[in-house]
Amino acid sequence: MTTTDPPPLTPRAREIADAGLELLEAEGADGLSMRRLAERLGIRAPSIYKHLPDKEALEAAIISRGFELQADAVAAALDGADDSLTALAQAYRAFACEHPHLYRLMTAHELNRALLTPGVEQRAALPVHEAVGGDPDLARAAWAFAHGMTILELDRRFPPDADLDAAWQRGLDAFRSTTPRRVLDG
Amino acid sequence: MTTTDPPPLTPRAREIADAGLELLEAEGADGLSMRRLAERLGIRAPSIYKHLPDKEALEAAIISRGFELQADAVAAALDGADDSLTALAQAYRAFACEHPHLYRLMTAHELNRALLTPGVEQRAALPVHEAVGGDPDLARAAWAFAHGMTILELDRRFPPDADLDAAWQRGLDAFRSTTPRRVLDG
DNA sequence: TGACTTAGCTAACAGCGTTAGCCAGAATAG
DNA sequence: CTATTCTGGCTAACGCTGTTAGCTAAGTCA
Repeated sequence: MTTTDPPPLTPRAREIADAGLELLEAEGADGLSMRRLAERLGIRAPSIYKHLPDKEALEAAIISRGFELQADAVAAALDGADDSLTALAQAYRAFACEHPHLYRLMTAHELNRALLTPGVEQRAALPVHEAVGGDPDLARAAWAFAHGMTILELDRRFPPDADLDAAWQRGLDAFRSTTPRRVLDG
Repeated sequence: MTTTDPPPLTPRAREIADAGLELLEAEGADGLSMRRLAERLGIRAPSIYKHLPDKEALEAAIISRGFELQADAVAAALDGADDSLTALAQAYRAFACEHPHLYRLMTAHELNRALLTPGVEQRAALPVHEAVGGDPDLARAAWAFAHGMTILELDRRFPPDADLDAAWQRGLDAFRSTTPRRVLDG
């Protein structure tokens, strides 16, 4: 990693980011404005800039927190599960459905990784790699499937009568029936 | 369909939407503002509202055009292809890479279907259903995989060194090795 | 005590989508 | 041919956005 890590958040910056996460979850991305966040904190919008350089940094702080929450939720679901792929998928989907605005903020844009808490994205991605047996190409394909199912559900892009449980099942079966490449090679 | 179709665009509204598509492709979603679009047309922003009710309708017109372009591109790629699933995937990905801002506008939000040109979304989705043998659950899973791969690539969410061709291949292989449910049932 | 830092403030700027209201010219009705 | 209506521009303005500049009261520390 050649880029330098972002400076860790001050306690006050953490408070602001936590309030921003609350505001985001309560009102969605449109509700997350600097003025509305300031109002929630009992201060005025320009004062936020004493603690965070701009809105992108605020969002990065919220996103970093989101990755932590996601990794925790997935780890808890995986703990003692017999079918790790199914447990992982259910936990991934459940997290997104419980935090739709946060999930969208985490995934639906380009992401300046230099602003993220170091390592937090990798930790959230690790279980997918493990669940498919270590093949990175297969892991990326499975992640793409899971993200696609999730974001299309959140954005209501499937027909209203679509059986999403069945679609998840069909997709997971497909990935299960594929042998990881390292097994073929070794 | 209980909702009424949107009124078809007047010729002038079509011109404005076409200019909007050009502006979007040239400058991205942030560049697509009513004022900048008006400037490109040699008029002032409020005049646009004589032809389109609001920005959402403008975007819906652009999105409808996008679905037509996508359906045409996919149909052309599928014409005479021996491996339809691979051809479909390549065409889907190529369209998105050639029109990244348009693809994002088409997919990355909730979508008020009542504003779309009727049937245009269904036509774009049809080839996926055919390519997987008619199983709607499997088609949705395959679409989710394709969209996930595509949007994560556009948003640079994969590691820079990731072999996306290989990931696509692994995913397509997975879906190919799964038998459509109607075959199991029938 | 004096200097410096912290963390708030107001005022303001440019940009956004959008609305109200005005007006010139074209089309249409009597 | 005239009178009316419709079309499609316009300017001005409103409330919202992120952000900057500059001021100030309070706290910290040599």
